[in-house]
Amino acid sequence: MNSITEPLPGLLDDPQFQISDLPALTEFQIAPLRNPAPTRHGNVPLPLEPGANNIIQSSRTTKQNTLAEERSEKKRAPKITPNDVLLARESKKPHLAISELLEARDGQEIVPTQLPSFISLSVVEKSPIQAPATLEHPYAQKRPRIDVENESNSLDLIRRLPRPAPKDERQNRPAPMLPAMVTGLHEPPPSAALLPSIDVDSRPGLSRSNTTSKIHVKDILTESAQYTSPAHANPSASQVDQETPTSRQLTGVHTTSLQEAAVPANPKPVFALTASKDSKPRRTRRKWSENETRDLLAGVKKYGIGKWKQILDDPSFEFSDRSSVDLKDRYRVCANNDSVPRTDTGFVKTPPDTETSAFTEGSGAPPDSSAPPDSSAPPDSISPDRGVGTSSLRDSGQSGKPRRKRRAWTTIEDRNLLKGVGKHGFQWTAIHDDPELDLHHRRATDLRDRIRTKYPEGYKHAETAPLKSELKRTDKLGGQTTVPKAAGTGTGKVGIPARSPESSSTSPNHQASSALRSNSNISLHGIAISGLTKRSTSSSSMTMLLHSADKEDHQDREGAKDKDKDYTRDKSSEKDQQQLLQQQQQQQPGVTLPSFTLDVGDNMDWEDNRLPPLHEWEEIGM
DNA sequence: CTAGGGTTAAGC
DNA sequence: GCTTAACCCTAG
Repeated sequence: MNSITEPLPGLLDDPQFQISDLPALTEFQIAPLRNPAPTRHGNVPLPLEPGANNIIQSSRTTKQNTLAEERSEKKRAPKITPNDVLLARESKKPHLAISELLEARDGQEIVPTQLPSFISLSVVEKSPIQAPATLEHPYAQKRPRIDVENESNSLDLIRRLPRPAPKDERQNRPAPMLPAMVTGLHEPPPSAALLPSIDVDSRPGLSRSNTTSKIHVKDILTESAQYTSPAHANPSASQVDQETPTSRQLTGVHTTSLQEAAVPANPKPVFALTASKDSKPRRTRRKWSENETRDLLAGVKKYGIGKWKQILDDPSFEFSDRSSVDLKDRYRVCANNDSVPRTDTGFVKTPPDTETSAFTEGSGAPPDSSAPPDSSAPPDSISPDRGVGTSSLRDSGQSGKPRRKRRAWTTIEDRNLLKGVGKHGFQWTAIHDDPELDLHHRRATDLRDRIRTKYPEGYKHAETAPLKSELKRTDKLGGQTTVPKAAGTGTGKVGIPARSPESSSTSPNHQASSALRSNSNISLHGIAISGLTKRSTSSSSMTMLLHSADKEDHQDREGAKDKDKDYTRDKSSEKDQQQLLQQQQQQQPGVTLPSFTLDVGDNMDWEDNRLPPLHEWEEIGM
């Protein structure tokens, strides 16, 4: 090593020591990254590297060197003799630095002297990797001191490429935030040790818990619960797997799991897990009990067809370790057995808020009621053997859905409905969903029908909203209004009042308030209707509706009791009204319409409170 | 999670 | 052997 340690200034500058036949740079082989890159032959620092000059100077010479010597040393390697160069030339291993060749020859560790030019010093200096202590060589101390105490480290940082962290360190560090192509493909992924073993029979504790449910179930069954992988990224899956098989095993419940559908890869009950590995054994057939079927039907009634999971999870129903698929299949059998409404493509969807199941004869409760199913009125005679009790299933009779029970509209409902119209316009769903209005028990179409029934004029005009230009025009024609005839209170007379000027406002609420202010003596069930044109605005219709609502409130204060007498069963009478109105509108298009009277019987039978079919409305031109 | 088609064991 | 309920599988 003496020959190496002895500097020979200017030696490499001599042309006789230049290696002329080294391969071109294109054939240059990059040394393995785990080892320091070879030093460049020229040892020329990067011109843009700040301080590179100083490094070169300080790293190769002693303090006794003169300035001239320093100038001549700038391009020299200080520790390589001509013999070394020749030896390197003969070795024809251009990817190795001369010092490395020497090391290979002598079997001694060499001291790297300089970084290759493609290494950025700034990068190296920032690297936290510590160089080994072997770099604390007296010849490597020339760099200006950065940190006195950590001088060796400072020097080391310059001379070493960042190395991959030690193996232990790699295992402990968190998973990289960047993909492998960014963090470095030369390294195995930090979680490589956690990857499941190829050998399925090997100890499963090292496999990822959430790799597949199948493996994981096996893992759970064979591994103690103390294994907690940091890669437990799927708590739900692990929870399912940990809870269902083991707990059932402990309790001895022979079951198909409730999460069977969620873990379809291993839906077997515990007893089946240890069965043959090739073909999964089928679960033992267990007939549906009568209670189970009853609960299923009740669940369908409560939640609707297709809500198998909800039915299954409902604590008020008891199923003997059935899965949601089982429920579905059972219901399919029931439906096939009988007259559960079907379409050509399958079952009719009966959402819980719309329709009840066909084969659960009504208990009187509204189908969309949140009350628990009426278990006191289960479908009778459900046979656990040959399917369900077909009689109950046939109770629905026709293929259609059973009609809902008629329920009369109350004053509060009407008021809330009108309030909803004023708030949301004719957005029946919005009104229906408005919690303040408390109309959930009605369907959106019910709301529409109610308005259409009680306020046919307002509804009609609402359905035919005019153009804005038309509204402007009618506003300009403004004065032609007539005061509605006073109609008898409580007799269902409908007045067609003058169109209120406020109806051109864009705010329904504002219109409502204005209308409420301006007209106070309209009959109870009268409808303030814009009569300038047949086509009116929705907002004006809302004004009418709200107007009448205000009147109803007034009536309520006066103690009027019958609020639902405005409905007429007499379709012919109603038709006459509509025809009369239509004639009036046709006779006086664009002008105020006279009021008309709608006879409403007080002895309304709500049990026959059927709306007129839509075609009847169409017949009268609405 | 569900729908829908397929499969199979049980009952006749 | 046929029918069918219960179960399985898979696409969406």
